Amino acid sequence: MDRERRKFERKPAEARKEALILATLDLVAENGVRGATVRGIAKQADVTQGLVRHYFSTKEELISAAYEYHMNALTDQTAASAKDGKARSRLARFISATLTPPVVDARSVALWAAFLNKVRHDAGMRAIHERTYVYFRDHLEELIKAALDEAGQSSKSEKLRYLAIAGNAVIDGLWLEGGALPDAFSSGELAQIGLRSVGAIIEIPLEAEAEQP
Amino acid sequence: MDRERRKFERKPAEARKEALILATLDLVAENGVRGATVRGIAKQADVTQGLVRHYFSTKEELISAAYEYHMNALTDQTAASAKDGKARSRLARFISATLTPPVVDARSVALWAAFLNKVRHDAGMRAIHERTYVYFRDHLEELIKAALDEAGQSSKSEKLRYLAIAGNAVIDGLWLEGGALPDAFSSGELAQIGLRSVGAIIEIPLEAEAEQP
DNA sequence: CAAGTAATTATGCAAGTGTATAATTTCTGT
DNA sequence: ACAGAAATTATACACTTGCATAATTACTTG
Repeated sequence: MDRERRKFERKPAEARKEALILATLDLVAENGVRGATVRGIAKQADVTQGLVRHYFSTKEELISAAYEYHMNALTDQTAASAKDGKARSRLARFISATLTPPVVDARSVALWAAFLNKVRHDAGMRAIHERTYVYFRDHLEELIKAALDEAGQSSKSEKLRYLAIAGNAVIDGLWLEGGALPDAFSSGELAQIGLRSVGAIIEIPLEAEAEQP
Repeated sequence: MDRERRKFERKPAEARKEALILATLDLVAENGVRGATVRGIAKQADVTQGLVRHYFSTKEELISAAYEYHMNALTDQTAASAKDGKARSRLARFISATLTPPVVDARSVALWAAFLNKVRHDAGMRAIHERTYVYFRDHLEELIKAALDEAGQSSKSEKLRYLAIAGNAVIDGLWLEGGALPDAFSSGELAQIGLRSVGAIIEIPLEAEAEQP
């Protein structure tokens, strides 16, 4: 009666690759890069070990792909928030997006930490890092410059450099703490602190600006 | 003629333990916790594998000891800086010490990242973390409160909480960036940025206060 | 100076690792 | 419906891993 079921299903390459990448990110976040074994990844993606190798000819390659995927997801989540509107408002929304879930998230921080070593040693990984990091920081610097100009304040490059570094540091630090101690902050608190702090540093109040376009 | 040399030397237990811990930290910083193999640690400490096991009956135990050793070293390096003097000056020197080598250092950041996963999963490691993290943050909050009182500003607990979180975030963020991108900042620049930023946040200038007691 | 003891080395083992290759199974085009 | 090709599974191998235990060696103490 019971007809023999298919033993597996063939799926489009892109879907399989993405599934493998997501499985990899899960395991890397949980156990680190070395702890994310090929067998573990296969199991997480509900697939046999050989298939991993079929799509990524080496573990290194899979790890790089996963890192790039993750970093792209992160930047996508923030970049979209800072379109249109007054400069001050764009800046505020950018900060707010960066300090709110899903960007603030334990898994993200765990991934960041887990990949750090690889980034330091592997040229390909470092290239991905540079691209996204510089993108983030330049974006922030641009937004700060626009806000200063709009407010009629000076935005000399020397001063701007300091403001971008400092602003970036507050945001990074808050992002880190929010991810590492998820229960230590109430909803919205991180974003509020971020807005107040960056506002104090650049001498432009930002708190009221986060909502409206 | 050539008398047969001793094949090894017996050393006091404490010296051996410390040597093993230092070797462990080297390898963890370089390759992560899983990458720091017992054999590698033994080799780094110029010793055979069996000896590691003789002093630390499990790898877990050695890793914990190394983490505790490292965290203690970090707090020792900062705590000493904030003794005596006016509150504003103590705060400034504390920030300055935290944003200057040897606290700011690529190896430290690498270690922090490498241990993060372990800290999340192991109760013993988490206890060590809580102790040092809370110590640092409470210390900063205390210093900020003293500086506010000294300046005649209000230091209500709600406001103080915000200031401590924000100040801590700037410092963490700068520490992170200084360690991750050692060549991106000139000597003393990080400390200067940290002082200016925290000063802006708490509305008390700190830059001139870093030197004198 | 001899002997005992603790530090240190030497050797071994079972489980897990990445990678390579062969054997199946599913799906598509005709 | 039926090849043929590509996706997927299955199996194997050499190497590393943490841990265990036995064999040496250096130092202390009487």
